[in-house]
Amino acid sequence: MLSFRVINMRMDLVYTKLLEHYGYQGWWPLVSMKGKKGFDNLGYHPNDYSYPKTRGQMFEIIIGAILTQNTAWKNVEKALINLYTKRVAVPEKIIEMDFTSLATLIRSAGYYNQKTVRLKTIAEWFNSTNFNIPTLSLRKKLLSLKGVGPETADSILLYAFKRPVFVVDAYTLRMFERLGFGKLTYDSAQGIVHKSFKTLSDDDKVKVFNEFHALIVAHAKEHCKKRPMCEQCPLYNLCKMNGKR
DNA sequence: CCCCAGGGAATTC
DNA sequence: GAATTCCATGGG
Repeated sequence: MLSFRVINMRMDLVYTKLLEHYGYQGWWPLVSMKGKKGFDNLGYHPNDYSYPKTRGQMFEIIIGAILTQNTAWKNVEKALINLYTKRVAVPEKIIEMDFTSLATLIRSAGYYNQKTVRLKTIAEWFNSTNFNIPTLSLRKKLLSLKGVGPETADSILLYAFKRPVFVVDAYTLRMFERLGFGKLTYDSAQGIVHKSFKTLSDDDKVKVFNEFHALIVAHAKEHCKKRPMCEQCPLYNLCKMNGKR
């Protein structure tokens, strides 16, 4: 007998449930907005998708995306604050600064030798590229940079350039697999989400993908951890695990 | 496809 | 206080 599983997950329902439970996440947090009125002191801006507003904020998101590779955001924040304190959070300074000084400033973000190279590479790219090209072309250019893989490229596309691209990460794969999708790859997981929201306008996709990714991170930290905490899980009724294990 | 190095800091033992 | 955990990317 043929055994198969059909999953017809309402991805919009997953999104809605997460949003109801965790609320607006306010990504991408901008350290440079610290203390500005109307925002809390971490630079979050819940349910306001109008950022980045300046080229400087755009660049902050890009270097943040590099620095947060394989690293908790808290450690990245320290590195970003160091860069702002020393007034070098701009592409020109990143490019001309000597290797060791830059590496020292970003030490808290880990992998500082690799990330120093990557920051210099992307700063050069940022200052010599016309971003006004189709999303897929821009994505290819980003992926061609050494140290920029799919997650970093898509984070930059979505959060810095406001392109309608969903960001997949390890949390996304873990959560989707538990929900009942089979083994997933980066591209298959992204495809599922893109397909699920294909009727939205590009502007709405940017908002939903922004929030959805941030909500998945929140959910993976609170409930869908490596060792899952299924009690009180907002997705309990949708999930294939359904509390087991 | 798998495995490992890269690094610091939070979490858990 | 020491061991374990977290995790993107690239290269073998």
